[in-house]
Amino acid sequence: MSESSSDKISEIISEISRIYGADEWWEADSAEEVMIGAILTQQTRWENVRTAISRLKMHDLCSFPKIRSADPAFIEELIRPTGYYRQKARRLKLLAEFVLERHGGMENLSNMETHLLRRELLSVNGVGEETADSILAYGFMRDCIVIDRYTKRIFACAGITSDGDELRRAFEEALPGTSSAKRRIHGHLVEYAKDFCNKSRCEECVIRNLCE
DNA sequence: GACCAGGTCCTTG
DNA sequence: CAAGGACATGGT
Repeated sequence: MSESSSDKISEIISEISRIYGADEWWEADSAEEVMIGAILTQQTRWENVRTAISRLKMHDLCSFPKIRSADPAFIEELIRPTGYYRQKARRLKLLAEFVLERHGGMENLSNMETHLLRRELLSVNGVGEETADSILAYGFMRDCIVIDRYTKRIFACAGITSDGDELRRAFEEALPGTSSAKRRIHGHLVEYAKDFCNKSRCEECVIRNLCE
Protein backbone atom coordinates (compact mmCIF):
# COMPACT_ATOMS: atom_id res chain seq x y z
CA MET A 1 0.00 0.00 0.00
CA SER A 2 1.40 3.38 -0.93
CA GLU A 3 2.38 6.00 1.61
CA SER A 4 -0.45 8.33 0.66
CA SER A 5 -3.24 5.82 1.26
CA SER A 6 -4.40 7.46 4.44
CA ASP A 7 -4.48 10.83 2.71
CA LYS A 8 -6.62 9.42 -0.03
CA ILE A 9 -8.87 7.73 2.49
CA SER A 10 -9.34 11.08 4.25
CA GLU A 11 -10.17 12.69 0.95
CA ILE A 12 -12.74 10.06 0.03
CA ILE A 13 -14.33 10.18 3.45
CA SER A 14 -14.73 13.94 3.46
CA GLU A 15 -16.24 13.77 -0.01
CA ILE A 16 -18.78 11.16 1.02
CA SER A 17 -19.56 12.80 4.35
CA ARG A 18 -20.36 15.97 2.47
CA ILE A 19 -23.04 14.11 0.54
CA TYR A 20 -24.75 12.38 3.43
CA GLY A 21 -26.09 13.79 6.68
CA ALA A 22 -24.75 13.26 10.17
CA ASP A 23 -27.47 10.95 11.47
CA GLU A 24 -26.70 7.97 13.62
CA TRP A 25 -26.96 5.04 11.35
CA TRP A 26 -27.74 1.73 13.06
CA GLU A 27 -31.36 1.70 14.25
CA ALA A 28 -31.66 -0.10 17.57
CA ASP A 29 -32.97 0.60 21.06
CA SER A 30 -30.26 -1.20 23.00
CA ALA A 31 -26.92 -2.95 22.79
CA GLU A 32 -28.77 -6.25 22.92
CA GLU A 33 -30.81 -5.26 19.92
CA VAL A 34 -27.65 -4.27 18.03
CA MET A 35 -26.17 -7.69 18.72
CA ILE A 36 -29.29 -9.48 17.54
CA GLY A 37 -29.51 -7.27 14.46
CA ALA A 38 -25.82 -7.84 13.72
CA ILE A 39 -26.46 -11.57 13.35
CA LEU A 40 -29.67 -11.11 11.41
CA THR A 41 -28.18 -8.63 8.94
CA GLN A 42 -25.56 -11.04 7.68
CA GLN A 43 -25.83 -11.25 3.90
CA THR A 44 -29.29 -9.65 3.97
CA ARG A 45 -30.93 -6.29 3.36
CA TRP A 46 -31.71 -4.19 6.42
CA GLU A 47 -35.41 -3.99 5.55
CA ASN A 48 -35.69 -7.73 6.20
CA VAL A 49 -33.88 -7.34 9.51
CA ARG A 50 -36.28 -4.60 10.53
CA THR A 51 -39.19 -6.94 9.83
CA ALA A 52 -37.60 -9.77 11.79
CA ILE A 53 -36.75 -7.56 14.77
CA SER A 54 -40.25 -6.20 14.99
CA ARG A 55 -41.63 -9.73 14.82
CA LEU A 56 -39.31 -10.73 17.66
CA LYS A 57 -40.41 -7.70 19.67
CA MET A 58 -44.05 -8.51 19.03
CA HIS A 59 -43.50 -11.76 20.91
CA ASP A 60 -41.22 -10.19 23.50
CA LEU A 61 -38.32 -12.25 22.15
CA CYS A 62 -35.85 -9.48 21.41
CA SER A 63 -33.65 -10.09 24.42
CA PHE A 64 -31.11 -12.71 25.34
CA PRO A 65 -32.90 -14.16 28.37
CA LYS A 66 -36.01 -14.69 26.24
CA ILE A 67 -34.07 -16.00 23.29
CA ARG A 68 -32.24 -18.46 25.46
CA SER A 69 -35.42 -20.06 26.72
CA ALA A 70 -37.46 -19.79 23.52
CA ASP A 71 -38.33 -22.68 21.23
CA PRO A 72 -35.73 -22.68 18.42
CA ALA A 73 -38.38 -23.45 15.83
CA PHE A 74 -40.36 -20.41 16.89
CA ILE A 75 -37.33 -18.14 16.57
CA GLU A 76 -36.68 -19.58 13.13
CA GLU A 77 -40.21 -18.78 12.12
CA LEU A 78 -39.98 -15.16 13.30
CA ILE A 79 -36.65 -14.39 11.64
CA ARG A 80 -37.41 -16.24 8.41
CA PRO A 81 -37.49 -13.05 6.27
CA THR A 82 -33.76 -12.51 6.85
CA GLY A 83 -32.78 -15.75 5.13
CA TYR A 84 -30.41 -18.39 6.52
CA TYR A 85 -32.96 -18.53 9.29
CA ARG A 86 -32.01 -21.90 10.74
CA GLN A 87 -28.36 -20.92 10.97
CA LYS A 88 -29.18 -17.49 12.39
CA ALA A 89 -31.57 -18.88 14.99
CA ARG A 90 -28.80 -21.16 16.15
CA ARG A 91 -26.36 -18.25 16.25
CA LEU A 92 -28.76 -16.17 18.32
CA LYS A 93 -29.01 -19.03 20.79
CA LEU A 94 -25.22 -19.25 20.98
CA LEU A 95 -24.95 -15.51 21.46
CA ALA A 96 -27.50 -15.60 24.27
CA GLU A 97 -25.52 -18.37 25.92
CA PHE A 98 -22.34 -16.37 25.50
CA VAL A 99 -23.80 -13.24 27.06
CA LEU A 100 -25.72 -14.85 29.92
CA GLU A 101 -23.74 -17.91 30.84
CA ARG A 102 -20.19 -17.12 29.91
CA HIS A 103 -20.30 -13.46 30.93
CA GLY A 104 -23.19 -13.12 33.33
CA GLY A 105 -25.10 -10.53 31.33
CA MET A 106 -24.70 -7.40 29.22
CA GLU A 107 -23.55 -5.31 32.15
CA ASN A 108 -20.34 -7.29 32.53
CA LEU A 109 -19.68 -7.19 28.81
CA SER A 110 -20.07 -3.44 28.67
CA ASN A 111 -17.41 -3.09 31.35
CA MET A 112 -14.82 -5.03 29.37
CA GLU A 113 -11.84 -3.45 27.68
CA THR A 114 -12.39 -3.10 23.94
CA HIS A 115 -9.71 -5.45 22.60
CA LEU A 116 -10.59 -8.14 25.08
CA LEU A 117 -14.26 -7.75 24.27
CA ARG A 118 -13.49 -8.04 20.56
CA ARG A 119 -11.57 -11.27 21.08
CA GLU A 120 -14.38 -12.66 23.17
CA LEU A 121 -17.02 -11.77 20.59
CA LEU A 122 -14.96 -13.40 17.85
CA SER A 123 -14.90 -16.63 19.82
CA VAL A 124 -18.65 -17.03 19.31
CA ASN A 125 -19.63 -19.19 16.36
CA GLY A 126 -21.38 -16.91 13.90
CA VAL A 127 -19.60 -13.73 14.97
CA GLY A 128 -16.90 -12.83 12.45
CA GLU A 129 -14.88 -9.63 12.14
CA GLU A 130 -17.60 -7.47 10.67
CA THR A 131 -20.26 -8.59 13.08
CA ALA A 132 -17.90 -8.12 16.02
CA ASP A 133 -16.92 -4.63 14.89
CA SER A 134 -20.53 -3.62 14.36
CA ILE A 135 -21.36 -4.76 17.86
CA LEU A 136 -18.39 -2.86 19.29
CA ALA A 137 -19.09 0.34 17.38
CA TYR A 138 -22.88 0.52 17.46
CA GLY A 139 -23.77 -1.65 20.46
CA PHE A 140 -21.06 -0.71 22.92
CA MET A 141 -20.13 2.65 21.36
CA ARG A 142 -16.44 1.76 21.22
CA ASP A 143 -13.85 3.49 19.12
CA CYS A 144 -13.86 1.00 16.26
CA ILE A 145 -14.15 1.34 12.51
CA VAL A 146 -16.27 -1.30 10.80
CA ILE A 147 -14.74 -2.71 7.65
CA ASP A 148 -17.44 -4.47 5.70
CA ARG A 149 -17.87 -5.57 2.10
CA TYR A 150 -19.10 -2.18 0.94
CA THR A 151 -16.15 -0.44 2.54
CA LYS A 152 -13.76 -2.83 0.89
CA ARG A 153 -15.50 -2.40 -2.44
CA ILE A 154 -15.23 1.37 -2.34
CA PHE A 155 -11.56 1.43 -1.42
CA ALA A 156 -10.68 -1.36 -3.80
CA CYS A 157 -12.40 0.67 -6.51
CA ALA A 158 -10.30 3.67 -5.52
CA GLY A 159 -7.21 1.53 -6.02
CA ILE A 160 -6.20 1.50 -2.38
CA THR A 161 -6.71 -2.03 -1.05
CA SER A 162 -9.40 -4.59 -0.45
CA ASP A 163 -7.50 -6.25 2.36
CA GLY A 164 -9.43 -5.79 5.61
CA ASP A 165 -6.46 -5.62 7.94
CA GLU A 166 -4.60 -3.18 5.73
CA LEU A 167 -7.68 -1.01 5.42
CA ARG A 168 -8.15 -1.01 9.18
CA ARG A 169 -4.60 0.22 9.70
CA ALA A 170 -4.93 2.90 7.05
CA PHE A 171 -8.23 4.01 8.59
CA GLU A 172 -6.73 4.34 12.03
CA GLU A 173 -4.13 6.60 10.51
CA ALA A 174 -6.58 8.59 8.44
CA LEU A 175 -9.49 9.11 10.80
CA PRO A 176 -9.83 12.04 13.14
CA GLY A 177 -10.62 9.64 15.92
CA THR A 178 -13.87 10.03 17.81
CA SER A 179 -15.95 6.87 17.96
CA SER A 180 -19.11 8.69 16.89
CA ALA A 181 -17.31 9.96 13.80
CA LYS A 182 -16.34 6.40 12.93
CA ARG A 183 -19.90 5.20 13.34
CA ARG A 184 -21.16 7.90 11.04
CA ILE A 185 -18.42 7.33 8.48
CA HIS A 186 -19.13 3.63 8.22
CA GLY A 187 -22.82 4.39 7.75
CA HIS A 188 -22.00 6.91 5.06
CA LEU A 189 -19.78 4.47 3.22
CA VAL A 190 -22.47 1.82 3.20
CA GLU A 191 -25.14 4.20 2.00
CA TYR A 192 -22.81 5.58 -0.61
CA ALA A 193 -21.95 2.15 -1.92
CA LYS A 194 -25.61 1.17 -2.08
CA ASP A 195 -26.35 4.29 -4.09
CA PHE A 196 -23.43 4.37 -6.47
CA CYS A 197 -21.58 1.05 -6.62
CA ASN A 198 -23.92 -0.50 -9.15
CA LYS A 199 -24.14 -0.66 -12.91
CA SER A 200 -26.56 2.19 -13.35
CA ARG A 201 -24.83 4.83 -11.25
CA CYS A 202 -21.20 3.81 -11.12
CA GLU A 203 -20.40 6.49 -13.70
CA GLU A 204 -21.66 9.18 -11.32
CA CYS A 205 -19.38 8.05 -8.52
CA VAL A 206 -17.41 11.06 -7.27
CA ILE A 207 -14.70 8.76 -5.97
CA ARG A 208 -13.79 7.91 -9.54
CA ASN A 209 -12.20 11.32 -9.76
CA LEU A 210 -9.95 10.35 -6.88
CA CYS A 211 -8.94 7.03 -8.42
CA GLU A 212 -5.73 6.44 -10.31
C1' DG B 1 -35.39 -16.24 -13.93
C1' DA B 2 -30.95 -14.63 -12.79
C1' DC B 3 -28.61 -11.91 -9.44
C1' DC B 4 -27.52 -9.81 -5.10
C1' DA B 5 -28.00 -8.51 -0.09
C1' DG B 6 -24.95 -4.17 6.15
C1' DG B 7 -21.07 -12.71 6.41
C1' DT B 8 -19.43 -16.74 8.46
C1' DC B 9 -18.17 -21.42 8.82
C1' DC B 10 -16.65 -25.75 7.07
C1' DT B 11 -14.51 -28.52 3.70
C1' DT B 12 -10.95 -29.22 0.13
C1' DG B 13 -6.83 -29.09 -2.52
C1' DC C 1 -3.77 -21.28 3.85
C1' DA C 2 -6.56 -19.84 -0.25
C1' DA C 3 -10.54 -21.12 -2.77
C1' DG C 4 -15.14 -22.95 -3.03
C1' DG C 5 -19.54 -24.30 -1.22
C1' DA C 6 -23.48 -23.99 2.04
C1' DC C 7 -26.72 -21.47 4.33
C1' DA C 8 -32.22 -19.20 2.31
C1' DT C 9 -35.54 -15.38 1.88
C1' DG C 10 -36.97 -11.17 -0.56
C1' DG C 11 -36.51 -7.53 -3.83
C1' DT C 12 -35.03 -5.73 -8.73
